[in-house]
Formats: sequence, C-alpha cells, structure tokens
Amino acid sequence: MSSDDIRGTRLEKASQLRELGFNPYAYRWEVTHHAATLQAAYADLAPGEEVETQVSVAGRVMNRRVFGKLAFFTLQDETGTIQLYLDKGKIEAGMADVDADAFAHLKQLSDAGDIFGAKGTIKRTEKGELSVSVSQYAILTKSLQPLPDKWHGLTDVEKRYRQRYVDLIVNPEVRETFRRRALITAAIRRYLSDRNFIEIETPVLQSEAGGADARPFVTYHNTLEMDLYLRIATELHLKRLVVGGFEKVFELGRVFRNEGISTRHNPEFTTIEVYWAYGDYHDMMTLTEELVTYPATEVLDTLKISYQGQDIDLTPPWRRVTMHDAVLEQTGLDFTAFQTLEDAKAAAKAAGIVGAENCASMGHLLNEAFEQKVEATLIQPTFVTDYPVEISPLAKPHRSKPGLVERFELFMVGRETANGFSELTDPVDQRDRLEAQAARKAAGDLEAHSVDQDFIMALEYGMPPTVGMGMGIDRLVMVLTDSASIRDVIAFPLLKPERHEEKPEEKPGEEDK
RNA sequence: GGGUGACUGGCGCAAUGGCAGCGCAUCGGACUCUUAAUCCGUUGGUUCUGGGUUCGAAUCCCAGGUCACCCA
Repeated sequence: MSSDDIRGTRLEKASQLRELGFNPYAYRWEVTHHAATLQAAYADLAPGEEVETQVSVAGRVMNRRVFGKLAFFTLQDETGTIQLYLDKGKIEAGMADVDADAFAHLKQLSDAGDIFGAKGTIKRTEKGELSVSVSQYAILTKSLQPLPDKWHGLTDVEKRYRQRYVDLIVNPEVRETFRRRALITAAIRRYLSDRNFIEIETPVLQSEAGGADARPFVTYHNTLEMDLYLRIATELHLKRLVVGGFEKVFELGRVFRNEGISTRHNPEFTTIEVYWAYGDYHDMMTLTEELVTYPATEVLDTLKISYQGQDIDLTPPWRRVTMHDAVLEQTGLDFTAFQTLEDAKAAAKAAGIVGAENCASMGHLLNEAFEQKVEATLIQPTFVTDYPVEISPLAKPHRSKPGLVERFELFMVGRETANGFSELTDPVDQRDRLEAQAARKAAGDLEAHSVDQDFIMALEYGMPPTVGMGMGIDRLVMVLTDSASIRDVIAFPLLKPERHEEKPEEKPGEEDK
C-alpha cells in the first residue's frame, strides 16, 4: 500500500471518528501522570497486581498488539513509555455513555502514531509489564503518516536531519541529546547568574560585521535601503556594555558565518561570550574551567567522560601551556630562537609545515605550526596561552612578553572550544590594529572587516581592564553528549533543499549577488 | 573546492546485464496477558533525475541532484 493509500485510509478513519461525535483533533486532555513517574512509583508492584489509583496519561501510540477482546498499546510520552492494557469489558463499561462500541472502534479507528489520552488504574500484567488498565480513552490527534519500521526505526541520516520530528519520535537517544543540551545551557546560565553576571541581548542585524575573522551573511533592509550583516560574533557590542558600566555581562546566542559545512561547522551556531571587568586572562581560564565542569557535573554527574571512544578527564585544573612551548614539544622548533623570518620558514618547512613560505609574519608561521602539528594532539582539556599579536587583533599586549598577547584558547578532543583574552583597552592601539584589518579587506580578504568607528569611540570613553571569553556551545554539547557531528546537537541543521524535477520552482525576482 | 561511497514500496533491506523480491507497517479475517504478539489472506514500485550503450539496464557509461565520510 502506498503512502497516499495509507493517508487516505487514515483520513477516512478521522471522518468516521467525527461521525461518532469524536473530534480527531481534540482540544485538551487532563494529564495527571507521566510514564517515567509511574514506572518509578510502581517499580515494586508484583506481576498480576493492580492498584485502584486513578491516573490519566497521554502520548503517542508506538505499537499496537490487538487481540479479539483485549489489546496492548505502547504509549510514549516525553518521559518514556508505559503500556495501555485495553480490556473490552472495562472500556465498554467505562465509556457506555459516549460510545457503546468503544472497543470495536478502538480496534478499527486507531493506528500506531496516533496521539492518545487514556484514563484508568494501575496494573502490572501477569507477564510483568506495568500498564494503565484503561476505562476511558480518546484519540486526541489522528496521525496520517505511518511510523518507520518499529524494529529497525529510522536510520537514513539524511531523512533523520530533514524530518527531525520523525527522528525524535522513534529514536529516544536523540531526544536525550537535545534534553541534555537544554540542561547544559540552563546550567551555564544559572552558574553565571549565581555569580552576578547578567545576560544582555545584542543585535543580530548589524551595519558592519566584526569581532572575528569570518565571512558574514548579507541581508537587505528595504525602507533603510541598505545592506545589513548577520553578526559573526557578539564581542564588540558586549564590550560597549562594559564601557557603559556593566562589570559582568554575557550573551548565549546564535551567530552566523557564511562558510563551509562539515561535521564541526554549521552556518548558524551558538556561542557564549562572557566579559568580566577588572579581571585578566588568568581569572578567565579558571572561570572557563568552571563553565565546563559545572554543567558536566550537573548533567552527567561526572567529570570523567568518554568521547567517541576516547577517555576525557575534565577534572581541573587543566594543563596550561604556552603556544611556543606546545610547538616546541611537538616539532622541536623553538620560535624564540629564530633571528629572521627566513630562518624560521626554512626550519618550519624542514619540519613539515605545509605552506610555511606563504606566512606573512613570525606569528602567522608559529600559528601555522601550531594548527598543523599541535591542535590534533590536544585531547585532554588544555589551555594554550600567549598568542602572537599578529593573529589577535582585539587582545591586550602581554605584560612581559614582547610580540605576544594575553590570550588563551581551550582545546578538547583536538578541537578549539573556547577563546579568551585580556581585552585591548587602548583605543589608539585598537584603531591601528583595526585599520590594518580594513587594509586587508580592501586588498580582497573576505574575512576581514572595516573599522567599527563607534566601537573605537566607546573605547575612547574608557573601558576598564576587562577579560573576555567566547565558547562554542555546540562543540561543548558534542563533547558532553558524545556526539560525532555538530548536526547531532543542532535540532534543525542547515540542509540544501531537495530539488524535485517535476516541480520547477518559480523564482520571481531572483536576485543573485 | 577535491576524492570516495550511498540512493530500490511509508520504514529496514535483497536482486550474475535477463519476470523487481523479502521483512515490518497497511488492508481483510481469527484470537482476553502481549512485548518486533501469533496464525491465514491482501494491496502497494517513474529502482534519485536526465541522457547513452544494449535484443534487454536497479545493475554498465556520461551528466546532474541530495547525503555521508576523508582531504583542503
């Protein structure tokens, strides 16, 4: 039977329900209990025993096992599953005033996938399954689409992403991942709130994207007749708030980068940025540890986790190593010893650094060596510190190491997960660095941006010494839920639309830029 | 951007270049303790799309689409 036939049959069942006086798309059901609470409360009920407590449950029928005068349905709600024990005599007695043939109609008009409400008492069947022994039921929502194979489920990854609702219906572990994601972000907000950080929302639509090196999405405001950019970071506005007098601010929200898609990149993703006046990057490393260990402890109840088969120990304090030392360890290259860039390039090339000859500065070369030879080795949580100024346009110069800035990045399972630094507060220095960026943009660098003059103006009013940090929430959730792909922690990841040849899409006023 | 692979009823999967098939679900029937219920019967296909080779294509070739993995 084709899906259209199945749908037609179910539409017919819906219309039969209407003729019987039941709305197949009901308004309300009084729910008194959920599956998990019942399973826990009656864990000790012995097989064959019944309790006269009245309960009312609701959820989706996942499976039907129907006999002549008895039926068993598996009902799934948000918390889990519980069986409905549907006895012909009991139902006909319980629903005599509304439907004399309630049991026959149950068999004829219900399907796996329907949303059900059921009232009754608690019973553990003789075979040991905790059940609601139903006296009254209602089909609250008639499902028109068949569920996937009840044993094999839905495994096609493309269909799982395109029809996430089906994935969620049939794959409990997917629901658990998104439940954990919500608990993790709630824990982070609670932790910061308890320490008097406040969350302030900054604009998504901006006349100039900034705060990171990334290509922005462009959109258009009709009445202002101007291009606007979707934010690529929340940094520059949160710092304005610090100038304005907020000492502890953060924003946990979505940013947008017009770049490639991979198992670790989605065009829209979630970051948290935290700014803390009067602190420096040492303080922020400690706070960053806690922003990972607190949700891990709250949600997983452990700091020893497994990620894709690797054991990860989140117990603080985490290793802190300078970028110079990390590169020295992995490559033997001592970047403090090179006299000229040419010497360094030659040594780097000999050490197998690809593209060394194209690096514009010692700092870029050091970073290249780090990315190629060190990053992937940083499995356990590690803070890499003291970055070259050339790749850190918003960070404050290191108080004792010329050419470096007071910056750290957090690595876990070989991936950058957070980035923080003592913020550059000198408006003159900041203007110089942003103008250098703007020159790169003028030279054709699509990831560089113009000078945000208002941001410079804010700094000229004076920003207190401040440390800031940004962390990728999706990557953190991946680690804490043992998810291999970012698409497994984003409910609706971006996918290309499927193109159907028979439906030529009409494209009125198509405007390609 | 490059490479490799996948795509067949609603779902999960078969099919040496030779009649497109199986399980679940559906539909009809039997059944008061099932757990992927069981038993009997039944319907459902533009094999991702478009071309080509061939007497004959799910299968081989070319182009395109979507997804996955690896690389940049």
